[in-house]
Amino acid sequence: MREEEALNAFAALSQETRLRIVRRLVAAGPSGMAAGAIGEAMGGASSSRMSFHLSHLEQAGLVTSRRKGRSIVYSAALTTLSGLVAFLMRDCCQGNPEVCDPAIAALSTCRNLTKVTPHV
Amino acid sequence: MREEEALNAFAALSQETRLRIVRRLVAAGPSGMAAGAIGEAMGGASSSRMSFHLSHLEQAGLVTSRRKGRSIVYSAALTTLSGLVAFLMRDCCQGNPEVCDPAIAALSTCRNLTKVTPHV
DNA sequence: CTGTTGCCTCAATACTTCTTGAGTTATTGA
DNA sequence: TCAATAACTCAAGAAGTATTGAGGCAACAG
Repeated sequence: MREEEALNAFAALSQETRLRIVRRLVAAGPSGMAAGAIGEAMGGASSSRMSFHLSHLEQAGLVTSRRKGRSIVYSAALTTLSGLVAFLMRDCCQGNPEVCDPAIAALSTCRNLTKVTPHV
Repeated sequence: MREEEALNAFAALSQETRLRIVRRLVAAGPSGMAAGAIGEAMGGASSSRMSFHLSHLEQAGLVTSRRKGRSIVYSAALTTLSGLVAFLMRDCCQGNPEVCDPAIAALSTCRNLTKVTPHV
């Protein structure tokens, strides 16, 4: 990932509505959500406002879109999110491997959750 | 981590100079760098500009500062960075554990690097 | 105590970004 | 084909953010 891409991604995530959209889509998983459904989940935001933020997120590579009938369905781009993490953390272990551990632990909880309760 | 903290952190990282400062400090490790040295590393930014960005980063919890003689030394706050990652990725494994793997892999390379070449 | 170095603070200006509302395009069902 | 639904586009005003330059406070050496 280049610096410019990272800047766009962080700028996209620095806005309340957009951060909520991304987290909602991360939770929604690969099947994604239609623009209108996202707008409702954001407390009934206007369609132009949604379009503004969703296209901002798409340009930043944080979400992808596909048309499905009259709706346009958005999904989170996990690859970009992990690329962002890698971009930030690169070179963090120079001589001090243990400083990365909190970050690794943070992400691991995500996997452990499903490992601990796999059959719910 | 609360939403508001995450927003501040992302806003802080969405500015070119600040993103570079954080990455530079991540690479510098726990010993950190003096404000003046960071300014030079940024291509000779003015002191007021540095202060503006550094205090912005400190308020966002992304860096910490301590005085050392005449200088003020800044270090990256790895805990906040990893908290940010966790905040974004929380709930990403709902029924699809494999979607988190790219993110985990990204961070792991950081550790593997030192594992592969531990005695350099 | 005086001068110098290192950094922070403040005010003004220029710049960017968000929201709103009206209008447009695409898809579907009758 | 006509009407309805879903979402995008555009322009204007409001709000927030960055840079510059002048000035101030703290630490140290002489």
